[in-house]
Amino acid sequence: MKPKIQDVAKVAGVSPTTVSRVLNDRGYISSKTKEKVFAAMKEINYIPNDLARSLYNKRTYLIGVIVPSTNHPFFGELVDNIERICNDKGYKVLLCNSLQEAEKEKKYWDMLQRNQVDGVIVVTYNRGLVDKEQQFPAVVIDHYLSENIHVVSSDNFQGGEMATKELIEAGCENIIHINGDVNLETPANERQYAYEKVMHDAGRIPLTYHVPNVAYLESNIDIIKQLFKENPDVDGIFASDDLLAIRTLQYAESLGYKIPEDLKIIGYDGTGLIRSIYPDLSTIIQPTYQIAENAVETLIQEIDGKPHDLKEKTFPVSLWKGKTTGHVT
Amino acid sequence: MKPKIQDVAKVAGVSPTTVSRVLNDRGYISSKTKEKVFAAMKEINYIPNDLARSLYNKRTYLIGVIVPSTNHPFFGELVDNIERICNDKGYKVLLCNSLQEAEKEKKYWDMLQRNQVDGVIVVTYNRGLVDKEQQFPAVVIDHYLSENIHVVSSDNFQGGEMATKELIEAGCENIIHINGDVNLETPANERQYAYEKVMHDAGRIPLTYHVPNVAYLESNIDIIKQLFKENPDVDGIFASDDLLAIRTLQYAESLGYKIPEDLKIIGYDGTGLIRSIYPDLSTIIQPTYQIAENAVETLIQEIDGKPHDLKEKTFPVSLWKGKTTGHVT
DNA sequence: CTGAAAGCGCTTACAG
DNA sequence: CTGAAAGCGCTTACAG
Repeated sequence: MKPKIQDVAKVAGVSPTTVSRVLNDRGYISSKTKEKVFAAMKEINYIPNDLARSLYNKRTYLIGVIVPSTNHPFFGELVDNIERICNDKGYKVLLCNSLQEAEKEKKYWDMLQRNQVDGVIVVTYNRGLVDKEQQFPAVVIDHYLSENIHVVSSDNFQGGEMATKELIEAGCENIIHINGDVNLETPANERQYAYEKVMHDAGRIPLTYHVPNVAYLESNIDIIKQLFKENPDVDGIFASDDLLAIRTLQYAESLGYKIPEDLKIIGYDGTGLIRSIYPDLSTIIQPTYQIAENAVETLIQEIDGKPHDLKEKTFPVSLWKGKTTGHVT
Repeated sequence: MKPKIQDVAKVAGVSPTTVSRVLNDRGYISSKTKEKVFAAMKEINYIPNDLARSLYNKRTYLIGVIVPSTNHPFFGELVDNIERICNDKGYKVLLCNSLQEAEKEKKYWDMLQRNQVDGVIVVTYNRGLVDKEQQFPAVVIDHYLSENIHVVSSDNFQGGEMATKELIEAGCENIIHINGDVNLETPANERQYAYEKVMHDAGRIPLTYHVPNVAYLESNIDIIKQLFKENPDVDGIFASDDLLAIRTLQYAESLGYKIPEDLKIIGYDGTGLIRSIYPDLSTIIQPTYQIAENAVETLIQEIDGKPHDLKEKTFPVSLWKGKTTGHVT
């Protein structure tokens, strides 16, 4: 059996109350007693049971993180940052890969409630997850979920503008946008609106192709093929995800397009991973660290019952100028 | 206040015991009672507290996963698989990104113990993590930790052999190996041994360069530069990580080497992500799904106290033939 | 088929 | 400065 606080008490010759006090550094305890208790804990190799603590304190220091998948550069980087920041602040992360499936998300949500997590960070684009009565502190990244929930994101409209302008300035005449599933309320929709606005302002006609699932590249290749078939004269593409941009670039090259001479391409996300292995790809960089930091900090404030004025926080994005839009690196 | 089992009992007009029985589907209960209880649970929106349950049952269905970082294609893919498989089997994942720091790993290990996780899956290359007396079920991926701990990995020796032979068969004369930190006991060491054996068998002299940290590309560029400076006639490189391979390839190209004409390169890991955005890169594919599956299943067997004969499980790797070793795709 | 009681391991008023 | 008692929310023998 694992030793418990009673065992420590017995060995140290004090009461469980005292051991608990030493453990929590609470109230006045003579230094001799403290030493005795510490010695006893060491002797029998005592490890506190956080389950019992949490049950009493109604506080688990557990944060649920729901993301589509860690196996994607953007979410991988985001989760990495979230976990690191949580850990620094004494919180633990319960990881939930929802695969973008609404049903799975609901199951995870229930599970997190049963496990008494202190709060949840959600990165998902399905509707109707958080409309339940029984609620707890939650923060959402990149997506408006419900009135009472703080949402943090980077400036997707600004990103869409930047990307489109970058292509225009690079001299592109026929700029096409590739976006994800139009039915999901992803932040990429904002990027599309920005693209359309910039195009209109420049007196051009916007054209967007939608791929079924940004994350699963294989299912997208058909749309990419269709795009080139229907628009052989395309000379600028703004893809709302770096992986999609890379896939498009490769297909274009296989058709004989020279990048950036015949066709310029810009992606989105600009994770450290992609920038380091694909430095040539122009892209819009999302500040994942800042997003993660704000999400965690706001959530903790909410957990602590501290008021945080902001219901929404948006961070600026930045442009990574690569060869694929004609820059020399 | 959140409703508890007592509240349900009151509303349903039964005892807490009965509610608990209904909840756990245990013992005989009349169907009318069941219905009353379910109705009451729904009415007051009851959600069971798994903390209390776990405290009593001494079983949390929580699995700790310690990895260097989710922000790396190989670990990202691995964690993704582990989480998915755990979830399918009713387990939850407590994520720990250790950043390869021994001290952080120890802290995480303690935290996991305090949180009463049922078991741990460790992917780390530091020594001396699990020598503590107070132990619980654990499985290690890719690294021998201690006598009693099951280790699952893919065949790193086979991978090293395959990679080296691939370069030899492609006609390379001067084959150099790039590996990670020689002080960490990573599985990559096996790959190096295999490389050395194949080289010796072919009557050649092996030469290995070590980069400080495979995961952080920036810190590696100096070593790569040195390699090319000291061996301008290199015509084959086996890098023990795809990111490293890609970085090396890019640097070589910047020096004017044509790939694969002047220089052939093969990487390692072969994650779905890298294969889809860098299909040209020859690499050794590790079966991350199988590794994850075996790790989770073995761990659960251990948790359940079922005997599992194997102390070690090794899965075969496979070769991805890309343009960087001269294949036409 | 159902309930009262004790206990999982910890903590915190309340006394002293 | 220290201890006995009650309670966090649940479950399981033990009776009936």
